[in-house]
Amino acid sequence: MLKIHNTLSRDKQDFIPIEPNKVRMYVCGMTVYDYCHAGHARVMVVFDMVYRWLKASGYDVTYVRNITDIDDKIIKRAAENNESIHALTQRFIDAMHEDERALGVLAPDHEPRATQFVPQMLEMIAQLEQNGMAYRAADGDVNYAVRKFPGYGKLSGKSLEDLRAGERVDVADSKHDPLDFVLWKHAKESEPAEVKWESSWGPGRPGWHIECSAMASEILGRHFDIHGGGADLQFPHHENEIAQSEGAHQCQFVNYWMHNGFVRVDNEKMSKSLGNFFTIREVLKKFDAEVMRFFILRAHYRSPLNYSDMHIDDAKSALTRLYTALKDVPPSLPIDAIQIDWDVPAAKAFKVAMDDDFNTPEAMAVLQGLAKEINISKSRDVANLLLALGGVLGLLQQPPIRFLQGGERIVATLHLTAPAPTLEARGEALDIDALIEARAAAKQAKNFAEADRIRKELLAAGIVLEDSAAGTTWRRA
RNA sequence: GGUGCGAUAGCAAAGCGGUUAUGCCCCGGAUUGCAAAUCCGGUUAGCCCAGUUCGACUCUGGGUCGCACCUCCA
Repeated sequence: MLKIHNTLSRDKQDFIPIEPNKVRMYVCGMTVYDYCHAGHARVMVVFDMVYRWLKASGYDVTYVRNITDIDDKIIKRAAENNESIHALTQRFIDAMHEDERALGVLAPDHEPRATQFVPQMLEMIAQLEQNGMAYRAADGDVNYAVRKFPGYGKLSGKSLEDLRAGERVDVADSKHDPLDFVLWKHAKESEPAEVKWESSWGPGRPGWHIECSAMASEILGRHFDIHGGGADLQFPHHENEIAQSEGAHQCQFVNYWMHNGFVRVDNEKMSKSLGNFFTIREVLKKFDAEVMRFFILRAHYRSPLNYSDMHIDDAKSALTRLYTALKDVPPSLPIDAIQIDWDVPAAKAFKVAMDDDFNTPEAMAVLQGLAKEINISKSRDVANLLLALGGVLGLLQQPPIRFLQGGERIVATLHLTAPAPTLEARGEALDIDALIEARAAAKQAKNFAEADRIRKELLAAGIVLEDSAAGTTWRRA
């Protein structure tokens, strides 16, 4: 039985879907005005893992992850770049999709863009106004009246009093309550036509929070199973989503709220505002994308995750161990042909871990255990299981040799880039196969000094040789 | 100030009221021409103070420290 930590109740609960065998899930995606950073990578990978596990558990899953393509920051950035909103957002949507593909993140079933759902948002705002929960302020904005929603604060565990006590910003006078938030922003002269929509409250554009409420209910219905996002969205974004959706529809919005922990740098949250972020593409220049994915899944999704090159290197070593086992004992079947027998102890342990609020660190330990078993028994059945369970997490799906030898650079003749001080300096290409052959000849002639010299030369270029009965193979250090 | 979360070995990170987490690093051994990989074994734990218990890293209470949210943020 799958248990999920529900932010709403702050404990683990048995997961019971609204409709048997079906799961409807919504995750807050990116605001597309810049490249995604490691923090975004975590949301993508974590909920991709959730999506995969739900499917592996036999559920028919509908996964929606939205794109916010209209927002203050987007307007500002487009103006700075002297670029249209659409050109800017499309550029970063494309970049985001590239990052996701690299990280092994499956496409969600729906990827709605806010700008495509403005009519639904307007409809919802009208419903809220009709229910007496929205009002038109003096400045022309339409606001949500938090006082009118009795459950306000139930997700974040805050009372209106607590929230007001902590109010740290000057409040617009036009709001009835400092915590009221904008549903519809009236258009400003300075803004481009591209961000103005007609409405019964005059031209304007939607507030951020209403976007998700409208997209989620339009695609998944007014009441669905799982809603996810980063921990920072808990308040106010998700709190406001509840207020909007339940205020408009008068029924429960979401059964299970899931929030992933932050990526940190030097023990501080990685964020745009702090400026301490690394974009996904920066990281992928240094590491295989699968290492990044592995690094993220090595921690529990709700724990903080410290980012540093050292920690990613650590993850790389651990993942290398798994791939080494698969290289030495190749699975006998392709992934699609492997039927996982969940009664096998290791598979069972994996399932128990995953069913316990997606305990991927524990599941990873099972994979390491399988690697050891493979190394000892050389069992191809066990290799099949490792490949299959890895696949459930979106891992271990490259040919081992490709991972170990460095991605696309599988060709025997390498034009080395970064880690090749000696050869690089001479601008030479390194013919690994030829050097391995030369070394084999030297070994044959018992010229170990020469053999070792060649090995050292390759090592200096980041190439590790491994001799075995079957011959010599190489991998990247 | 309010609210919430956390503190595990050199590093990272889980479970668990009593039995090896796991990975990386380190040490010894096997193997190897020497290495690498692999295997066998080993060293390093549970912030502090009380309490509950036959027994606590695990439960309870009190500290201390850290982080997050309360403002756009994954």
